[in-house]
Amino acid sequence: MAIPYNHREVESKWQSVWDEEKAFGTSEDHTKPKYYALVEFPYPSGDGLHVGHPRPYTALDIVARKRRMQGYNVLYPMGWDAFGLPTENYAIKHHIHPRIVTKNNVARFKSQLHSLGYSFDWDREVNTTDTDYYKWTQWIFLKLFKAGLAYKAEMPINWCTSCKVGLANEEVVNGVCERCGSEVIRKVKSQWMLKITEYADKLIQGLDTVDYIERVKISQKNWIGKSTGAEVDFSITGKEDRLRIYTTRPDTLFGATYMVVSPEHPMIEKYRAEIRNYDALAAYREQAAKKSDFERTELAKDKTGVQIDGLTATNPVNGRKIPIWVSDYVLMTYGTGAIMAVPAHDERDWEFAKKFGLPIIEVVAGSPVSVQEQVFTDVATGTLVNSEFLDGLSVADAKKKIIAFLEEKGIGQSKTNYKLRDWVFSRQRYWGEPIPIVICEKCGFVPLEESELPLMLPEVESYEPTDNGESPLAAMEGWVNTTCPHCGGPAKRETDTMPQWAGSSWYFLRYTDPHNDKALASKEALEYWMPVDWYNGGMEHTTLHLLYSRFWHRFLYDNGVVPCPEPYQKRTSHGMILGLNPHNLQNLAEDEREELLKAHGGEQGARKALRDKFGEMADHPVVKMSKSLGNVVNPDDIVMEYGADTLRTYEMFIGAFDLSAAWSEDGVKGCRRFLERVWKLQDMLAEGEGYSADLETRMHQTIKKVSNDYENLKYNTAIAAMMSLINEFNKKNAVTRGEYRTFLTLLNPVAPHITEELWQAAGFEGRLYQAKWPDYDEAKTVEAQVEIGVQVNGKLRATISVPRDEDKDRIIQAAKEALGDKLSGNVVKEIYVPGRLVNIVAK
RNA sequence: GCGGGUAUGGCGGAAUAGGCAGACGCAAGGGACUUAAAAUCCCUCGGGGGCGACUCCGUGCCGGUUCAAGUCCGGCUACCCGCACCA
Repeated sequence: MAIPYNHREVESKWQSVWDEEKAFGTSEDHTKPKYYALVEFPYPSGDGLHVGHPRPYTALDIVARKRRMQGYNVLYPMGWDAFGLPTENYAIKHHIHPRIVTKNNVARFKSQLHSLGYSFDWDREVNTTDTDYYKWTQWIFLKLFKAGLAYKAEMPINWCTSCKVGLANEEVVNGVCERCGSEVIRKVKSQWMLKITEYADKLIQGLDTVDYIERVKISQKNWIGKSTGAEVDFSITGKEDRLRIYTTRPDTLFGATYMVVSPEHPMIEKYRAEIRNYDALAAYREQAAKKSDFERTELAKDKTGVQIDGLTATNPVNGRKIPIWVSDYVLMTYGTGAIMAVPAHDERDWEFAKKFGLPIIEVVAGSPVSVQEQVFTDVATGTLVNSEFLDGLSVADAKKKIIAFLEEKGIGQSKTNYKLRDWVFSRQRYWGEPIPIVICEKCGFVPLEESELPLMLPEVESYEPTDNGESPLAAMEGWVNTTCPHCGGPAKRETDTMPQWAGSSWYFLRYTDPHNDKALASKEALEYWMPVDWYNGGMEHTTLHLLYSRFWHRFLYDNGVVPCPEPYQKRTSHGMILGLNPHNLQNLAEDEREELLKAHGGEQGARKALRDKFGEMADHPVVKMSKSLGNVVNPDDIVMEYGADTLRTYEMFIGAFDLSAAWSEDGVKGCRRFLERVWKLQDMLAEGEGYSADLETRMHQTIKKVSNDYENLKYNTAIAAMMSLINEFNKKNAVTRGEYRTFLTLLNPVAPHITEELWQAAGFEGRLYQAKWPDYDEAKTVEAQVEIGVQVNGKLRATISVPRDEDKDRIIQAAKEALGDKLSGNVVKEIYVPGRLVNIVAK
């Protein structure tokens, strides 16, 4: 009898061996086929690893380990996205330098990851806060600046009142700060911006060349929000000036019955003298400005507005005079900040027109109901009417014709717009990459020389953000005051720092050549390793990190720095790991639940009581893990009690990889039991390097299934197949050495420690991590004898066992015999699906 | 409102390309072993009816296509995630 399975001994033993043997480094032999597997590097927070982290890390560790065994030169790296607010806030609170905080957190994360047995190549570890690293982040910024893609602009930004920092649009969630949940207000500040909008089209087109899961592509496209239409100039009655609008429906131009400009539109100030109700407009504008973005959209249902008294516009195609209104449903930040309103064919315009009694003119016929009753927006079926030379045309044709007309007359042209905004790139914070720009009174913004990089973060007394919105760096006079690299005169340094997204926008490039001090990575390394073959990460990064990094990468490609236009060949996303909600009725302790049920007269009352106490969230049996709910599971505890192999197996077995799944400790136990059964296989080991006759088909099937499932995110069914196989061994109480060898190899990527130990104990040659991945023979995956179902009129009535390649007639004959007197009436049709079933249709 | 996703036993979830629904695991019940418990092993485990071989019903709801539908088509409902007045 073998000794009992002691996971602690086994796991620490093999982790040391792998370290000593440098088991998972990459080969310098660049003639070997490469495979670059990547997971998002974590932010090393003070809380340590969460059970959510191992899900993606294990998934790609499986792929990396399998690919190595298949002979690929695999790069599977890990690093730290270590700049960021929480570290800075922790530093402020505890008066510890953020560098020290980072160092401690990284050490903790690293030991946790190590204890999980990941095959990361630690020689390639990167850290965004290292000067050798952020030197190149700054270098890329300078390139962007020199290309005119980085600029400073006075603009209203999203300002987090608690973090005291400007946020990108992507970082504002439901009107509050994504990170701290505090209120976000608009504040006008001078900010560094990156012109991601210039890359909008390339970012959309690039999606056609890569293998991303569909919902990621769709989210990115929606976020970029490309729309094509036209800009049209309306004249302002009695003025030389034109009012330019943007529309996606130029075909409805004849149906414009009024115009709307945004409350911030400059024409209001420009024509202040002529406007008779300026005070009312100013009051409206003030009211609109006070609304946060959140309120503005919350109140979307109820349209408000004020007509400009004293100005009218003229429709350029029919000369009709129409009123101009001001309303906050028109945004200054999109299009031209002004629209033509066609209430008959636009939902918002229709609502507004109904509320303020404005005329509604139908110009696209085809609605079953009058446009006075209901808006008609269908572009596929309508036909133009009341539109002079457009009458009778389809919407698509009318668009073409009117745009040609506008362009010919010089009153408009086709135009593409995007929802995507430029990226707010500065943060008024200490713990980030300094922006390598000097502000000279004479020369303006001057980039540092490349040789000056890295521009290091200075040591400061206090990291506190300031209420006036300046970075803590601004108080460091000795650092701020410098000379202009261009004219040598007195100048000041930029004191804002870069956002956390900067370092993570190119880290995958650094992994290919992490110690290079001449370039961000050598051409040779980039040529060999890029693009990343498979990148897995959270859905929440789809419109942030993923888009930003594609933008940087594409820019670097356009500038000859990297060899491929897209950084990631394949992108997948994992689901979250959720915890039980302690405030949900079904999760209460039994006595507590009984009591509540009694007190509130049954289930409905009890649920309502919980909802009143804890809010709507009480309705959900499973929720995100959070410290405040006390439902967080620490992976260290699981590793300690059950082992890393069990944790890895469980997280892969928990359910479909891309869906969220609820943590269950009972499920963990089930996986532990599975590994215990694996451990016991060594007691039933039988001679024979091949497969036993009765299991040969099964072995080939399992190799095929596991190999495919590992590559297709179907880890749960791969593990199920191995569980089934072990049940077969148990039934016979025997496993040949050949079967054992294959089994251990298949399981190794999921549970690397236990399998390595058993491999050694069985006396197989070398190390399992270096073994060859087993092959299967397609011909041997099909069974010679198959069970097929026999149906009568589609209902199962019997099963028969037949040789797989038996001919149809004989099978049908056998089926009929098996049915006996269950078959009555006239046989109308006989259907045979090879290897599956026979269906006899009888009347 | 728009976009995307999901819905299968007590639970997590399986089910190539329309072909035997419920693999695998958990929980539960029964049994073996044990002085006992834990662990382990064996059996049962969607629902109804029948002593029984069997039989009827069953994949969120309503309809359809088909010899055959969890899977395809049309129409809904509920929940989850994004976006949200983008003209």
